[in-house]
Amino acid sequence: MSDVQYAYEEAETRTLADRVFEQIQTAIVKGDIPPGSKITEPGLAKEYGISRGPLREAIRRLEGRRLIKRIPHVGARVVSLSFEELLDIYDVREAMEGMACRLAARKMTPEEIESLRALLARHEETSELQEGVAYYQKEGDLDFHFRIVLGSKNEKLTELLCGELYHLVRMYRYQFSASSSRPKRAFEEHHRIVDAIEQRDEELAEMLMRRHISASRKNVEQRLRESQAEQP
Amino acid sequence: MSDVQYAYEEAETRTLADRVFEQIQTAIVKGDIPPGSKITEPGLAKEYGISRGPLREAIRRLEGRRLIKRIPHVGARVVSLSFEELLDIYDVREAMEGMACRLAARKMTPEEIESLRALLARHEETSELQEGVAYYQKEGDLDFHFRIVLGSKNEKLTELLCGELYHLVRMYRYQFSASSSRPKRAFEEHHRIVDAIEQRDEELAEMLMRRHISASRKNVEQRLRESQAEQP
DNA sequence: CAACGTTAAATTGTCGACAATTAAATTACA
DNA sequence: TGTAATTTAATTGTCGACAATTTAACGTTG
Repeated sequence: MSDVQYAYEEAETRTLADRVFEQIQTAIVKGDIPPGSKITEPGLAKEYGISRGPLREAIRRLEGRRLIKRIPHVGARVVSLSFEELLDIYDVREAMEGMACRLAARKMTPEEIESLRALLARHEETSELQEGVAYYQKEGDLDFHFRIVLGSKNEKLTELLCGELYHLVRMYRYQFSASSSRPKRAFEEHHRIVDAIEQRDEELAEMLMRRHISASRKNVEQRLRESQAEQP
Repeated sequence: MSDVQYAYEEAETRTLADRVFEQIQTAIVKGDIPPGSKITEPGLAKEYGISRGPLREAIRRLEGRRLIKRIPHVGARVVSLSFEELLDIYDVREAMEGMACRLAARKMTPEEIESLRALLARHEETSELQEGVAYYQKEGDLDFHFRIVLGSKNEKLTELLCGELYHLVRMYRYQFSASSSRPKRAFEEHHRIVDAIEQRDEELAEMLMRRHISASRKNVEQRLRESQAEQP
């Protein structure tokens, strides 16, 4: 039996609850189920063509991941981040990704670093072709951060960032399509970060990443304050 | 109706799944259900006197919190951290608690700082009375860290640390009762951290906390290597 | 006696039904 | 006409039963 078939079977063997878990998670992240909206069990069960049993298990798993908040006997809602919570996430990211970058400078292989460089080059290309729009940034920027986190070779760090925080980040990027609005500077910062990693300068790598995220935080803070001033 | 009654009713209104979720979580943290052990649904359902439905929901929630790992059609097991993963957690803590301490220096109220001082004083007392044993340290040390995290006033940071990482830390402290083995120095470090917070010196506060956790990491790393050398 | 294949038992996954609670709608009343 | 109370409907919580899969126990065979 080939690996392909085995992979296929493994995919088919997954539980209904597991599949629905991912489907709902994706729907939440993409905004198909917007923040704050109610999760009605009969509705979703019908939509996904399953019974309420597995659906409830999926919901409980999402609750554990903090993508959903549940009130007993009332129901579940998709989390809706406040202004402050959104900014809070940036402080957490600054801390964790700073550490990730430090560890990446220590542990990334030359091949991984090279591949990271290639990623930046591709982004630059795309940006020159369709400047301004910067759809790539939505996922592209996260791709960059994603790889550095993986480069840290720290499983817990990866779990928390990729399996929990990034979902929230992506969710709110989709929602009010907040591309960073400072693409050129962000690019330069990305390059300098890779430089530091390549030189194995842990101290500098962490510091640059922290600055990068801190600047990004200031950026969204300002934009949020503006949009809040418009309609209070 | 009094507040008390309302609180009581609210407690009673909680779902079976919610209560069992907490019970199992506590059992795991305290080591009653040791790491790596299997979670058998019929067994636990009988033990807690409920049916498999709510139990499965509790398990899925624990899975979301990463306290349990599940394999489809095979079953669930309590997570068992490897040597590396245990050390990984310290790097994550260094990053996040460092940030928490920085924020605490910015946001803690004078009353909270005073209360933190009082906590340290109580610990010192207890330590003088029954030195060496240091049971207090298990929870006492975490109490200290706990309060600083809360003092950061950052909800996400608090969720991740208190709702996810600390469970794992406590779990493994219980398991091989790893009291820090450097109680005196740890105390001094705690005091200096509070000093920095009181002086609103964010920079210093973060740095001291990072050093404190980094030293603690080195400590357990050494102890782990020793115990690993004994029985390989 | 060890290794393999087959059968039996136990465990997990899924469903539908019923009870309990909350939200909505209708009616009664000021 | 607007508000309060009661009834109705809808949703959530819980259970037991059955199907699917895995684990074990058993006997067979080289």
